[in-house]
Amino acid sequence: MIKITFPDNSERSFPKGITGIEIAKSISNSLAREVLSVTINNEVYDLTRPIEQDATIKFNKWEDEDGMHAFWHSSAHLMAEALEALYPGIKLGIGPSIDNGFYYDVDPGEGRTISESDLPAIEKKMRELARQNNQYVRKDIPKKEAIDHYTQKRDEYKIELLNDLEDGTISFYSHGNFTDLCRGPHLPDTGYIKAFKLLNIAGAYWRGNERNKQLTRIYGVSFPKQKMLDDHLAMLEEAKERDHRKIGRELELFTFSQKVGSGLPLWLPKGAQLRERLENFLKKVQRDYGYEQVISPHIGQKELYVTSGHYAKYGESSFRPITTPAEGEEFLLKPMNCPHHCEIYKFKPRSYKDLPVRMAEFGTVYRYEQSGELHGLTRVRGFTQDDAHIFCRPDQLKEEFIKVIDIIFIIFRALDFADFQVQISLRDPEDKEKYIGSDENWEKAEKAIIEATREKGLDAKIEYGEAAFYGPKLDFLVKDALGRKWQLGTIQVDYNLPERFELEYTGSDNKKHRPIMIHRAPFGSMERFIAVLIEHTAGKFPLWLTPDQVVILPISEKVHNYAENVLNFLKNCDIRALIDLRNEKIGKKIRDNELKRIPYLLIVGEKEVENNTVSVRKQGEGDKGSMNLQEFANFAKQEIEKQTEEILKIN
RNA sequence: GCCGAUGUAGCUCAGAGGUAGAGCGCUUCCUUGGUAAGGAAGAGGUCAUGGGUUCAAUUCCCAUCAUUGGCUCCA
Repeated sequence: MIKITFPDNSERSFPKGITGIEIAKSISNSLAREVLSVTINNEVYDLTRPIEQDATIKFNKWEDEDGMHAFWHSSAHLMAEALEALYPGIKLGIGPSIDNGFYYDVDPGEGRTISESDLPAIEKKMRELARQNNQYVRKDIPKKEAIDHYTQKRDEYKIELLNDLEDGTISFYSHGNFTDLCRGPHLPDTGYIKAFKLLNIAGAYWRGNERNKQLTRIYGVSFPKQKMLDDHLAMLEEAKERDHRKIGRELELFTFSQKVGSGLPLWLPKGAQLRERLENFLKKVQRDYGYEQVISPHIGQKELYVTSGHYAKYGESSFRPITTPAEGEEFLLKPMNCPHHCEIYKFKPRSYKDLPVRMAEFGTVYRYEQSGELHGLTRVRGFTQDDAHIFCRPDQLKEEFIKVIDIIFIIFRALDFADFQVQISLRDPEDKEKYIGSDENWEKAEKAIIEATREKGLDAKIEYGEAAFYGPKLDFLVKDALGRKWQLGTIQVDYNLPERFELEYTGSDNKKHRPIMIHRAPFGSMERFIAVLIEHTAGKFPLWLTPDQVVILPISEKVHNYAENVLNFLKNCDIRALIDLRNEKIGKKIRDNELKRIPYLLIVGEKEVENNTVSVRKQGEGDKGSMNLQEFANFAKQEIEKQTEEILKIN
């Protein structure tokens, strides 16, 4: 007998070799129906894998990540079985579960391709195989035997994977006619997989290395119930509706032109207005925090970037240098602002009393992003960073760092980004060659970030290998409508550029010291930030920010004069208002302006003229009744105040 | 950069080896209407670009460019 300890710390004895599903059944049938995997002594087990010794147990249902992942992983195997059936001789790479579903990388073989149009046939086969309720069976075999198996199948991918594994036994999972090298865990049988959809297909390098062969990756998602799949697909549809590229066009915020060049956004008047408003908001915050605006040119001598180290690191993959006609002097389009700011710092000798110096610039930079990487406003070749560099003394570093975190939180609060993650990006300890600077300085910089983060009580995840080449970062990631995470704000601690640019200040000891630099950008890039903001709000921007706050809808031509008066009145109150004088019925005007996502619609007809009022309609909420003009203006002003001034006051 | 898909009117999309269509939008006219689409007429396209096959190509083939789903990259 073995002793099983449950999550509530109660204990029960079971025969040795009992399985998770049997234990679940002994508790209740409904638990047994819902459980997908079990965690035995912190290791996730198949429900059907025998438990051989005393253990703690946790039942993983759909709601538990470990349950969901077993489900998706088994789905990937099911898909692979279907692929083997439909494409004999197909070779399998890897097929894991991911954040929202699963994929399998496969090599269909010479001259054979799988395309989007083949997916329904694969789904059909999967459906057929799932109905057979085949059991997933785990088998441990010696590594050598496993290699023989795949040598026979001529599957070089699996052999490569096997060779990288520890010697000893290897686990295999089989169901039906399908066997795969796999760590597991899996569902008891394919019958669990009731609803699934193959979503898209893409090329993916074997083991993520671009020097390797490109395999075909098929993405899918699956659920225990059809309803859940339907909801998921509806969510994806909704995400499509929120796509910033679509909304950007609809609301006339930005566009691209083939003639101007790909990845070079053109801001339309309404988009420019919105962006300017965001910039002004941040400028105001930064003024309060002791920043000074500076302005630097769009190009700089190549030498500048050789000094900073950017040329060595990125020169090859950048826009080529621009040269002067006579002397052939080389200039680069600036890919970043810090070297310019370092030179501004050097304008005059600095005393320890001058520090910290906080230099801010909305600096437009140009980077040659790979063509396949360009995407709407989120990945472009010309963009504007809300950049600033803080030059400070070592004793000021932590405090300055924390103040930057505060600014980022003000921004997130003002724009209602509640769902974000904090990531500490450190260098890859295995690959120090990628970075510049001494170990000592890196350690100091990394320590500063970790301490500041801890002091702010942030629950930060540490990622190795994600640092910039000159220093570690604290990144802020928010989730967009598609559930994709975007890096927005970033704070970086840098001991290296001050050294390379030989920045100094005179200390109280009358000796020269080196300042530390903090690079920071709360929005990150204006382009990317606005893209994420569009998807986050579905284009329904907060009142203070939205390009058009109010639209006046006259019911007939008879009240056009009054409508013009209302417009002038609102303009005098600094409210951004429009008037819809089209020869259309009121229902049509309401519909069109709702679709333009204008926050307030003011309907005026003869009744309003008589009482000097407006009939207020709030976007998405409908009729709010009538107000007199002054009343409405105050009401709108109050809402704006709440969204801006009060947020600034909290800190 | 790599693999796949796509490119037809301002937008969303249909179409076929024989010179192109719908809805929305736009213009004009009728209508002066009270809380999410009133009616009619009209304008608008070198079917991404360049080659090739063909009596004939927007349609088939190739290349380029752009967009797009991923992969790799991201100061």
